Amino acid sequence: MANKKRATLKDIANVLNISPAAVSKAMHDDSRISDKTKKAVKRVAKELDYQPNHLASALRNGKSNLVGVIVPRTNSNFFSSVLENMEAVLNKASYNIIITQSNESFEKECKNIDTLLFTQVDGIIASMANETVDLSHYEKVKSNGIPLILFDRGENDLNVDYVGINDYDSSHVIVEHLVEKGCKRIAHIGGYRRTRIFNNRIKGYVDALKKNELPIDDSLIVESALTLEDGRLEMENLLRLEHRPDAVYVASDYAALGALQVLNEQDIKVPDDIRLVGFGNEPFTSLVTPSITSIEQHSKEIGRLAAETFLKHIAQPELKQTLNKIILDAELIIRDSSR
Amino acid sequence: MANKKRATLKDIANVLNISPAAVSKAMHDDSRISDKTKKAVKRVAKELDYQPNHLASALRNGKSNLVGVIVPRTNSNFFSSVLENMEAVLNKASYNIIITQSNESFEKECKNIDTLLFTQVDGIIASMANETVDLSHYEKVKSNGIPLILFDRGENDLNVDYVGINDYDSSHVIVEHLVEKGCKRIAHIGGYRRTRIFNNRIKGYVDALKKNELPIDDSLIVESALTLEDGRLEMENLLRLEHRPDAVYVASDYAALGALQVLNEQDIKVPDDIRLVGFGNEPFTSLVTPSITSIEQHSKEIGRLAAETFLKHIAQPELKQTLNKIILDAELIIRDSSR
DNA sequence: TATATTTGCTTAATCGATTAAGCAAATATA
DNA sequence: TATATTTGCTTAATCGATTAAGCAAATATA
Repeated sequence: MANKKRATLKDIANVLNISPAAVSKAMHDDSRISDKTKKAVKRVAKELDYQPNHLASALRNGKSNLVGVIVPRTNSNFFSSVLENMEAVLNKASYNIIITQSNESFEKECKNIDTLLFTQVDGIIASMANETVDLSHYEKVKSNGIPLILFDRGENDLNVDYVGINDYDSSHVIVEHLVEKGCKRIAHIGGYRRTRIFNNRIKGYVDALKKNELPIDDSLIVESALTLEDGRLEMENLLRLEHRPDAVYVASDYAALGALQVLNEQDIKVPDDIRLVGFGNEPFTSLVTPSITSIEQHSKEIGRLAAETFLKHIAQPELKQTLNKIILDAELIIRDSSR
Repeated sequence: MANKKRATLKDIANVLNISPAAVSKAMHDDSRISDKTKKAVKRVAKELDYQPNHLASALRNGKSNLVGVIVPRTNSNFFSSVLENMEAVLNKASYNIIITQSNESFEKECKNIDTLLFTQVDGIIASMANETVDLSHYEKVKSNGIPLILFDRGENDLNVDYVGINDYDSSHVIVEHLVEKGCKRIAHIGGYRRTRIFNNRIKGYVDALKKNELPIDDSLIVESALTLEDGRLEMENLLRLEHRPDAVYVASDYAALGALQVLNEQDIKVPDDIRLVGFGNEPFTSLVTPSITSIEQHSKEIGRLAAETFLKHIAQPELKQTLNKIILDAELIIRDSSR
C-alpha cells in the first residue's frame, strides 16, 4: 500500500508560493483574498486531491461536527428508522453521526458515553438501556457542557430535552379499544417500571381500567424485559391463571409476537378467545397470522425532532438544558389480532 | 450550562509545577519519570477529571483509533449481530467504531465513505449497498492507504480482504435438500446478479440443478432487490405461471417472508404444495407459521473475523492489500416450510 | 577521586488548520 | 499632491498532546 501522504494546506501553499494562511482563507472564500488567488488555490487543491484534516480543524475550532447517538439496539425497525431520519437532518446541517449500541446493558452504555466524549462529539442523542437506573454517566455529559437529548427512553430527573410519544395516553387508547370490543379482563405484559416509558404505560393502563370501571387485578400485570422470549413466558403464565384474561396488551411488539406464538401453539383463537395488542408497529406485526394491532410511534418524527433539538442548542448555546419534553400523539393501528 | 473547560495536560502541569511534557510521560508510565511524579500526576488528573483530548493526540499520532463501518441497513439481525461482535473485538484492541448506514443507496454509500475519511478513521469495514456497481469510492479508500475490509457483500475487483460465507455452496446445499424431498421444479427468487453474492447464489443454484439433472427454466429464475414486497410480487408472478414450481428458494429471509404471506393468503399448503427456503436465518424465520427453512450465515464469526483482519493490517502495515477471502461454510437450518 | 552512566526532568518542535494582528502596495479621497 | 482607506497578503500564535534532543543532578563504576 503506497501510503500516499495526504496533501495539506502547506503543500498547496508551496506550489503557489504563498502562505498556508492565505490558502486557508482562500478555501473559505475570505473577502480579503483576491479572486485570482482563490481560483489558483482551488485548482491546486483539486490537483493534489486535498482533503482537509478534520482532526486539525476540529482541534483548532473546538468542535468536531460529530453527534454521538446511543441506542439500545439497532436491529429494531423503530431505532433504525429514527436513526435514518435523524441522520438526514443532521447531515444537512453538516453534522455527521456516530452510532453506538448499548445492547440494553448499563455497563456498555457507560462505555459508549466515554467513547463519544473521547471522540469529542458536539452533542449526544440517546435512548436509554433497559438496565439503566443510575444516571451519573449522563450527568457527566451534561457537566461536559455539550447538549444531551433523550428520545423514547428518557428520564425526567436528568432535566434535559426529551422527544417521545405519549405513553400514558397510548395505554388509554389501547384499553378503550379493547373495552369497546367487549373485553373485561385485560392483562398487561409491561416493561420494568424503573424505565419511565414503561411506568407510564402501566399507569395509563391502570387509570384507563379505573375510568372504565374495570377491577384492577395484580395477577394480570407483569413486568419483564419485553424480549420475544419474555413474551412467551409471561403469556404461558397468564394462561395458567385460574381466571384467564380475555385480552392482552403487550408493551412491545417483540414480546407480543412471543405471546402470539404461544396462543397459536395452544390453539387459542386470536382475537375470538383472547385479543392481543402490541406496541411499536414493527413491520412484522402486519406479517404474522393474525396480524397484530399495535401503536405507531412516529419514529421518523422522533428522529427529526431529536436532531432539530440538538441543532437548536448549537444555534443558541446560551439556552439552558432543562426538562423540555416534545410529546407526540401515538396512533393505534388496528389489525386482526383485536378486530 | 456552565461550559466548564475540560482540564488539559497543561492544567495538571501547572498544579504540580512541572512541564506538560512530564505530565504526558507520567500518564503513559514512561520509565524516565519517577514513581513519585507519576502518582502525583495521576492524583491531580483524577481531581481535575482530566480526559485526554482525542483530537489532539490523534492529530499528533496520525491515527484516530476509530474504525468506520458501512452497512446497508442496521435493522436486520444479521448486520446488527455482525456489528456487535465486530465491536467487541475492536474495543478490546482499544479501537472504537463508527457505524454508518447506506440504506442500500450508492449515493449514500459514497457520502458515508467521505464522512469516514473526513473523520480520519484508521480503516473501513464495509458491506456494499445493493445499488453499488461503480467502485471508485472504494478505490479512494484504498489509495488513502488505510485498510479496507469487505464482508458479506464484496467484490473481487477491489482486491481487498473479504469475509463471507460460501454462497455458491449454500445454493447447492439448498437444492440438494429440496431434491431429496422430491422437488422437481425449483424456482429461485434471487438478488441482482451485479452483486457478487447474489450472482454466486444464482450460479450455485443453476449448477446444482444441472448436477441433479433437472432442467433449467428461465421463467423460474427472477432477480429483485429482495425486500419483503419484492418477495410478495415475485411469488405472485410465479403462481401465475402455467406450470407452477413445487419449491421456491428465496435469496433473503425478508423476501421469503413475503412469499410465504402470499402462499398463506392463497391457501397454498407449505410445504405440501410448495416447499420454501429462505436465506439468512433471521429470528423471525422460526416464528412465522410455518417456520421457514433458512441458511445460517454465522454473523458472529463474520464480525469477529472482519475485525481481526483489520487488526492484522494495523499490526503489519507492510501487508499489501490483496484479494484475501475468508469463506465460512454456511449451515442449512431445516424448518417446517420444507420438511 | 575522576569519569561514565542513569535518572528525571525541561525545552522546543511537531501534527494541520485557523485567525488576530500587522504590513506594504494599491487605490480612493480631500 | 498629501493623506486615508482598502486590498491582499504574511507573520506568529494557537488548539492539546507528544516526542526527540538535551541538560543538570544523582548515582555507579573504575
